[in-house]
This record gives sequence, structure tokens and C-alpha cells, in this order.
Amino acid sequence: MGDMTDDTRWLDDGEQEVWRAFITMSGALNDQLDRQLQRDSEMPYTYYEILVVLSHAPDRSMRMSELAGLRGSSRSRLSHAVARLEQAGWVRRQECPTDKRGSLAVLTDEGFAALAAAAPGHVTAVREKLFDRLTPEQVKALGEISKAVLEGLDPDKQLPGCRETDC
Amino acid sequence: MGDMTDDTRWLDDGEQEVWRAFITMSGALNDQLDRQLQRDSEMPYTYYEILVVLSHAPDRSMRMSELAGLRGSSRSRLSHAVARLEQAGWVRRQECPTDKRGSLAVLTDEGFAALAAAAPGHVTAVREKLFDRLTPEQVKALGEISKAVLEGLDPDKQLPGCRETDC
DNA sequence: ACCCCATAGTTGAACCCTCAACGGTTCTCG
DNA sequence: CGAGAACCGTTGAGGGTTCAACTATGGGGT
Repeated sequence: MGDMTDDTRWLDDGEQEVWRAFITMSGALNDQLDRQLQRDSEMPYTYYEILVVLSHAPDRSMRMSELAGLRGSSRSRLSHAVARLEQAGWVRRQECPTDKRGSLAVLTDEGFAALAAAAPGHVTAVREKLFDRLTPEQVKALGEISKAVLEGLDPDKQLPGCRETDC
Repeated sequence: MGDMTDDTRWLDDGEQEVWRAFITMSGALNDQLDRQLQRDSEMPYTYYEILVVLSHAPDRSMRMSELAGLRGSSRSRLSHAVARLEQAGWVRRQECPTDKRGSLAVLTDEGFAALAAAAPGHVTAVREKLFDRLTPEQVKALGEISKAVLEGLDPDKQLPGCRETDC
């Protein structure tokens, strides 16, 4: 900052082109998936992801903290989100039996139904907008690229395990 | 919806893995770049992009609409953003001489200075978090993948031309 | 036991974005 | 020329996220 020499390694033309293409693509993709869910199922993408994770958890319930960590979300954000989902009737809170500080978020039957209704449209959108546009080699490359970048990101936003069917 | 048959083409295991890796990576990357800018330069990433575009425009000024279209942003969003940037002293509004409906957003000297101060840290972060983690082949592949996906997205979120130096 | 600190979760304010509605201007076309 | 349509930009409300407190409980270490 107080140094006049510019030792910044600027992006060359090719890198800039890739960077702009990538950032525009990921932003627009996110945007359109979010709008699709909001329009067809009245929920933002981040809430959909919460419901997905809960639907796969034992008893369809999970500690708030674990749920937050699993999606790289802050505790505060999750707390607000669950408050909203609770008000929609899709999730309810339950106190944790083993830790009086804790809360469990539990997916209700209505929540499960809402998720089941939302999933096909969402998956179809993901397929149409992403997978259908790429060759199998590109899909493979995208996976490897994503994992490589993910390993270099600061906190533990690592990939949480998710062996499930309708992410 | 009223159809009981499930003709949804669900994602197979490999696709799910790629999808989760990609969506996690792009979200976390965006998040960390945004935090870096907010922390070091007191501006969100989207505002940084506005300043970048303005800095390359003739007279460092541009019509609101053009500015919005260039970054796939809504008019409303841009209007709010420019209001904020104006209040920070980085942009000022000026009425358009040829169209009484129009406004020009003009980058001030303070705005240019703020951008110049923010750019090195931002570019360094992009390089460290993205390009340094990938091989040249992967960078090339990422560019092609991004463009292929972009071509399949609904509205005209196409890549606006940007032959510039510090995006 | 006790104190100290770490942890779980919540809250409220500030900020950014979206959506729908609006006033003002330009365009088009009969 | 004179509607009516299309366009430019703004506004305000509502919702989501962040950040910095704050409460309350749990877990050591002495």
C-alpha cells in the first residue's frame, strides 16, 4: 500500500477473457436457477438447499450448527433462514436433548412435500442450462477444476459429503 | 405437475458430484472475493465492477441503461447502486444532453483513485484463488466451458465486449 | 467448587437486491 | 399534429445476508 512499485501480477488478455467469461457465466447461472425456483416454488435457492440437506438427514433433523457448516453458511444466516422456513411451515425447531444450548431444525411433512414439488423443475433447469451444453469431457474437466479451486479457498468450505439423489 | 409419470432426467452420481463441486466452488469464490473487496476497499464486488466499466468509458461516463445492460443488472439495481456510489463521492450523475429522460453516471477523480487502490488487491486475489490453482489447459477449458454455458442462458446476458486492463 | 473461556444460537441494524408501480420523455403511426 | 405505446430512470416496500452484540450453556484447569 505505501509501496510505489507495482509488483501485482496483472491478468493478461487471455486470462481476462477467461475470467470475465467465468464470472459472468456463474453469476448468470446462479441468477437464473434462483429465479426459476423463486417463480415456480416460492423459495430462494439457498432455502432449497437447506431443505435438501434436511431431507437426507436421519429423522430429517439436524443441529443448526451442523446445517450451517455443511453449506458454508453463517450461524446468523441460518438462524434467519430457519425462522423464515418455520413461518412457511416447512421446518420446525426442536430443542436438542443432549445440549441445552442447541436447537434441531426438523423438516416437516409440508416441507418435504414442497421440496418434492420443487425438485423436478430445479433439476431440469440445471440439466438444460449446464449439462446439456457441455460434452462429457467438459463435464469431467469442470469437476476437476472445481475441486482444484476449492482446495485453495481459505476456510473450510470444503465439499461436505452428500451421497444423495436430488441435490 | 398434474402428471404422475416422472420424466425428469435426474442427475446421476457423477453429475451430482460435478454439480456440487461447481456450485460450491463458484459460491465460495464469489464470497471470498466479495469479502476481500469489502474489507480492503469498503466496496462490494458489484460496485467495483461498475467503477471498472466506467473507468474505461469515454469521458469516464456512461448512460445508466448501457451500464446496466453491460453487467446484466436491472435498471433498478443500478439506480440504487449509483445512488450509493454518488453518496460515497465516487460517481456523480449528470443529465444526458441528447435525451431528457436519460442520466449519465460519471466516475469522479475520487472514484478513479478508489478503484486504482482496490484493483491490485482484487487482481491478486483472483490470481491466487483461481489461476494459480489451475494448469494452462484447465484455464483454457474453463474459458470454453463458460462460453458454452453462457450461450445457453435465456436473456442476453451475453459477454459484453471489454478489451481492458484491470477487470 | 470456581472462574474463565469457548461454543450454540438469536437478535437488530445496515446494506444490497428484487419487484411492481410511477412520472416524465421520446417514438410511432394514423 | 396528436394519441397511445415504448422507453428511461427512480422510488419504496419486502426479503436475504452480514456484522456485531448478546444470552445462555458447556467444558476445562486449578
